[in-house]
Amino acid sequence: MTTTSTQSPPGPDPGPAVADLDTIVSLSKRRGFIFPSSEIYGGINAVWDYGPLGVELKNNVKRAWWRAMVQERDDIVGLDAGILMHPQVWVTSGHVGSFADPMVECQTDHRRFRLDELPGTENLTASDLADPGIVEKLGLKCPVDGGPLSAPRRFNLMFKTHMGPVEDDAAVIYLRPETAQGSYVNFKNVQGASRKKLPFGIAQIGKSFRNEISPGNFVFRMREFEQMEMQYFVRPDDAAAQFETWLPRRFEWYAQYGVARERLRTREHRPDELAHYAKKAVDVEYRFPFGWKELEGVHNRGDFDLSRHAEASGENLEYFDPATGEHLIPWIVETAAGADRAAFTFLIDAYREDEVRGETRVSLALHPELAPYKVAVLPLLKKRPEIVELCQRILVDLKRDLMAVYDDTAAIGKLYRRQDEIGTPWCVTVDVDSLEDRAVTVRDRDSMTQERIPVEGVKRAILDRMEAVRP
RNA sequence: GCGGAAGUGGCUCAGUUGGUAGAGCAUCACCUUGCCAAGGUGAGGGUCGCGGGUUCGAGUCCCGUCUUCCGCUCCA
Repeated sequence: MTTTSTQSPPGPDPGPAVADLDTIVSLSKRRGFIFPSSEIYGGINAVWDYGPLGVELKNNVKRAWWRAMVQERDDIVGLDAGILMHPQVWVTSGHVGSFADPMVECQTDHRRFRLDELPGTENLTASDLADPGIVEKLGLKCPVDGGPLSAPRRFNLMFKTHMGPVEDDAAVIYLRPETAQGSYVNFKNVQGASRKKLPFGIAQIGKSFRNEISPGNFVFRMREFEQMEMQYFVRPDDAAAQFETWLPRRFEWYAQYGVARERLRTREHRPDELAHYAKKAVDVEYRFPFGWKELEGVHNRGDFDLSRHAEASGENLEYFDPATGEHLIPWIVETAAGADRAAFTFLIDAYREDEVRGETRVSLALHPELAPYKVAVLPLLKKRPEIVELCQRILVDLKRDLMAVYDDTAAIGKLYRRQDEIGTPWCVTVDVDSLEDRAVTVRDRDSMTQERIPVEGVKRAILDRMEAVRP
């Protein structure tokens, strides 16, 4: 998720968001999807914790992504690189440089500028730019209103820490701001070990960290977040064509898991907003309550990464193409998604409100594969011990293969509504008749239909229904 | 980082001119009911974001601070 500006272009709004942000934040906390971090100490900005249901949802999202990327393909393999890497990686990648630009702020209108972009700083050296007195020496003023400027300050978006117990400058290392670099520096290892030929990909899911200046919008922009990135290594002459296959594939992935197409779109970056590494970049965007924002980026990175790492490390990162006998630096087509943004998107897009006899019924039409619980086992009558006993037997059997839950603390109607609100696609209800005919009622959340199924066939029936809707 | 607004039980909120907190929903228990948020009784849960000040006394006035939201800025 290499985020560039995702300011939406003007134009007709194809449709409003499904729900207010507040509604989703509230539901998330009430039902245990997502909590504010460290809440009892007043909270900490831009960090959120996934509760019992949230961790299931997010794990399901990651599992679905991994299955589509790695398990179901022959040409992509997985990797789990460390969050901590050699500091030189981030110098080579450009993160240390571009993340540490000295900034000055106007004292009157509070606009901020990169020091090295102000008029009159063209010929300054790096040490000049690091001089705290540089603004006074040159008499720099705000280019907008001519107001006085603050001393330069560094805004480094990378989290720093120290390797080893002694806090020594030489031991400063960074928490990775993206997972992609782990795939680049392991290119030779992975290619050699997996014996993959071009084109092939390396997929990674993992935490990244950025000291965002303006985090917010719930889990949309966090300082600690999880990425799902895939780096596809291709022949240079194949990059453009590969790009065109990955973009629709990634768009469809969200649609297949239930996100409404009218709230999805792609948007190509203008030349002036392309990141320094990118030859082409197209975002898959979702219509969030706060506007169209990036969900995933597909980037043609050219040979930038491998060339830079080869040069800086002195390692030969060329690929030998046995078909043509060429030695070449592969180009990279990257798909960079946010696991948190994806989970958030599936959650909010599944939100439904219906009027039922004057009451508002909330339900989450989550895709069964993403739903925290696949099935709830409910007794129609908890007074009969035989019924509860049968429920427990069914539950134990279901739990061997599915996330299942039992609840008996309310009347049946309310039990159904509770499951609707957390997106459980199926409910199994055991009633008095079940004791006689050894069958139970399986209720479908979306169609609101019911079917009588023999006890011993319940798990199979649920699994079949899941298989039937599998993308 | 700047400007504005806000911060009361899990959620949504009410708290009059300052006198040591209420409601609805939710949760739990029992009774009743028994297929789509029924009813009854009862219970738990907040010291009012945090710290300090003024006052005999502050959720309610003042200062500081943290957090959130909106705008700006910033943003690989």
